[in-house]
Amino acid sequence: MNKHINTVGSNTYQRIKHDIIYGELEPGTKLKLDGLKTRYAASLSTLREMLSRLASEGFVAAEEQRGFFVTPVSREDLIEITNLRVLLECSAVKESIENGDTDWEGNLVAAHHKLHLMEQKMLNGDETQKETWKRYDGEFHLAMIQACNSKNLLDIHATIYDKYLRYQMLVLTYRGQEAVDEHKAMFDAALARDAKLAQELLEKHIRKGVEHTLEKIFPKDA
Amino acid sequence: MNKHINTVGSNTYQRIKHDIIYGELEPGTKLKLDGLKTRYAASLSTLREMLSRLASEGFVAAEEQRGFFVTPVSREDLIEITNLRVLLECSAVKESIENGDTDWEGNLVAAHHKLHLMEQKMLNGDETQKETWKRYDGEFHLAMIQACNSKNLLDIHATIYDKYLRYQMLVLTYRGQEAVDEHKAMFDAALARDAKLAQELLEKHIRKGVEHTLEKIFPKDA
DNA sequence: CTTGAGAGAATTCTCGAGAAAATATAGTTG
DNA sequence: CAACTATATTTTCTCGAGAATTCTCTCAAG
Repeated sequence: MNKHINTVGSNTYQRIKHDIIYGELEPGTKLKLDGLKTRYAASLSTLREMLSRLASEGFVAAEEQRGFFVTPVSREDLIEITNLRVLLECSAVKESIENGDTDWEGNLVAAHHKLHLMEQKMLNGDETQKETWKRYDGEFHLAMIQACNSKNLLDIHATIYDKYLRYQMLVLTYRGQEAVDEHKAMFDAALARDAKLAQELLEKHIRKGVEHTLEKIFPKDA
Repeated sequence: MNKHINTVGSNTYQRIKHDIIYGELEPGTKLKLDGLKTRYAASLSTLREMLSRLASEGFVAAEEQRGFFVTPVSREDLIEITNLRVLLECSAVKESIENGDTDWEGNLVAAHHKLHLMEQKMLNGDETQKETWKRYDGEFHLAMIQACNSKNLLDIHATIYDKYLRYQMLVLTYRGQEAVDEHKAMFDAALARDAKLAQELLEKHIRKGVEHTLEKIFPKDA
C-alpha cells in the first residue's frame, strides 16, 4: 500500500495536468494565477512551482513576465509527437522483448487481458468508460516496454505518451475491431519474442491511430 | 539583441543547472533550501520553483517532504543516457541531412570551423579552455541536427545532452586527433548529404567517447 | 550492547503581502 | 481619424513568516 503522500502541491500538480490532458483546460488558454488560485485552492507560490514543472514537461508554455498558457496544439506538433513515440516505443519494445523475464510476461498478459475485456465492452456499444479504456490502452503499451532496462527512456516515453493522449482526448474516436486485432497481434509477437515483428506492428498501430486523429482535428491540409 | 532574461528566478535556475552539470554541486548532495538561499540569494519560493523545474528535467531528485538532492550518477544511468542520445541524435541527423536548407549548411560550416579551431588549440597543448571547447562540441552536434524539423526532439535532445555533459565534466578527458577526425568525417558526410554514413559515424563517435568516460568514472566491470 | 520512545531541533511546505512589470485606458497632438 | 504619450489597472514576480513534517539526540528498558 504505497500510499501517495498528499501534499497540496503534488495534488494540484496532478489535477492541473489531468485537466490539461483531458481538455478541461483548453489548448492556448491563459492561466492567470489569481484564477487558478480559486479554482485549485492553492497559494501563488505553490501554483507557480507546479506550473513551472508542467512548463518544463511541455504541457504549459511559460513566457517570462507574461505568465503561463496551456500549450497550444497543432498539426505539426502532433506529427512530431507521433514520430517521437514511434522512435522511443519501438526501440523500447525491442529491448523489452529481448530482456523481459517471467514477471514481465505475467504483467503483460494481465495488461492485455484487462484491455481486451474493455475493448469487448466498447465493441458491444458501451461507450460510457472511454477514459478507463484509454487508461488500459496506455497500461498495455507501458507493459510492453516495461522491461527495456532504461528508466530514462520510460520517463521520456511517459511524457510523450501523455502529450499524445491529449490529442486523443480532443476527439476520442474508437477504431473498433481493427485496433483490437492490432493489440492482439502485438501481444502475440511479444510473447513469441519476435522483436522485429512487434516493432513493425507497433509502428503501424501508432501511425494508423494518429491518422484518424489528424484527420479529425486538423482536417484537409494542403 | 533579444537578450532580456533578468528575472531572479531564471537567473538562479541557470546558475544551479550550470553548477550541477559542471560538478560544482556534486552528485548526491543534499540541497537544503536554507543553504541555497544564501548561496544564490533567492527566496525559498523562488528556489523551490526552480528546483521543481530541475527535478522534472532530471537534474535534481525531489522526495516528497524530504527535500531535494543533486541527481546521483551511476554506470547504468550513463549507459541509458548514451543509448538515448544515440537513438535521438541519429534519428535527428538523418532528418536534418535530408531536409536541411542552405542556412542549415551555413551554420554547420561555421560550427565545425569554430570547433576545429578550438581542437587545434587543444592539440597544441593549450588546455586552458576545456569548457569552451566542450561548448563548441555541443554546438557542432546541435548544428548537425538543427534542421530535423522537430522542436520536441530538439528539446529532449538538449536535456539528454546536458546529462551526458555532466558525466563528461566529471573526467574531462580529451581523445585528441581521433575525435577531431571523427568530427571531420561526420561533417563531410553531412555536406555530402549521406545520411546513412553520417548516422554510422555519429553512433561510433558517441559510443567511443563514452567508453573512455565509463572506464574513468566507473572502472572495472565484472 | 541493541532497541525503542520521546523531546527538541532542523527542514520542508504553504500562505499572503508588497515590489516590479505588463496591459489596458484615457487624453493629446498632428 | 490615426498615432503617440501618460496614467491607471491588472498580473506577475519576489520575499519572509508561520504551520506541518522529518530528522536527531538523549535516555531508559530489555
